Amino acid sequence: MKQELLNDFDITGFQESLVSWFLENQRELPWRESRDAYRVWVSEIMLQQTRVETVIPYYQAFMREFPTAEALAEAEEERILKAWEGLGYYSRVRNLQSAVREVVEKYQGRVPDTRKEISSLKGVGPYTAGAILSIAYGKPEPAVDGNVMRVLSRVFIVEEDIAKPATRKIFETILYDLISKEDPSAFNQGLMELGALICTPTSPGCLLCPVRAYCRANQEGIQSQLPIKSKKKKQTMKHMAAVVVKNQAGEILIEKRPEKGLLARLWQFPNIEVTDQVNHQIALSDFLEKEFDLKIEVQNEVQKVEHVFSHLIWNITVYEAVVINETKKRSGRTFKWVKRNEIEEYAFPVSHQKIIQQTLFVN
DNA sequence: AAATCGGGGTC
DNA sequence: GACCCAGATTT
Repeated sequence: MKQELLNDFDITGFQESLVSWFLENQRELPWRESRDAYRVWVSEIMLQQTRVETVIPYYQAFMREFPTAEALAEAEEERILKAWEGLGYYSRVRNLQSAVREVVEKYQGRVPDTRKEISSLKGVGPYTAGAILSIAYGKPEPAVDGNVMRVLSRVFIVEEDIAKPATRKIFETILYDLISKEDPSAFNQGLMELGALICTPTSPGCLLCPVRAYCRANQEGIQSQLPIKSKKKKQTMKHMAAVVVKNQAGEILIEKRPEKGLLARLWQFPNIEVTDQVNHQIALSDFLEKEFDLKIEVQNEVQKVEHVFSHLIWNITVYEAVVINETKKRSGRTFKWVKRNEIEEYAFPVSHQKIIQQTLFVN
């Protein structure tokens, strides 16, 4: 059944204009040097909600360290988290390794080439499945990301809210008819490249657009009013107190974050949530004694860190402390004493990298 | 369907 | 500030 929005639409003309524009104008990017499915896969995971310019150095370093699916499958978790440090959405790399291990074991290292199989892999959703299938295997499968929704909402004047999950399916339905069957890879990448370079969120460059003649929003002069996207609610503030504890040997106490949730399994300095009422030094001292069996003397505040996440804001007050007495009881927490020059071996969230910089490497 | 999950660039 | 980014998973 043909999508109604495609009535009276020159599908072939659109395909040819878009594909030829892409082949002529595409950027040179490291993941475009090969169609190896593993390399395409890694790039697509890194590019989720992350800008091309940000990804490039991470991608190059990642491929040097983990050049094959087998290499990534055998890597230690500490190493993959360190390779991802600063990129954000850290479950991406843990899911990627888990999925790569499944590919090595179940598919003999060969990334599957059907939507059903590839979609069953951890971290591979509708977009990434379509991207790998089209780019690595040349299959005519839609790959709908933010760029594609913006471009197609303008070309076809789709006024559904692109913030709603259901809206993505509208574009997938269009694309099964619209996608080039001759070069699905160039077509999908062309849509995204167009969104990145020409059909930008604000002030799209319609005068330079290869598919301007096919764009209904441009014909109506309403391209800047599309797409429709509802606003997300703003972040909630969370006040924290963190402490950099040193022992007599000058080593520093770091703690591994929980297995699940925010910044899972990354390292951090011990910290607690605080309210305006509590004395930070006393609260930290009590916390270290209760959770780490450590008597400490908390000294003066040394730093304030404000860190903005998608859905919350951390306002961290940082203190220094020295160990008074270390007992030998067991603790429920995973922690470690590290030397100053060993700290770079561990993956920290950016919020705590700020603490490392300010507190440990000033002077 | 809404919330969670990072971080940085842009206007 | 608010928005956006080659989104997926959990609730």
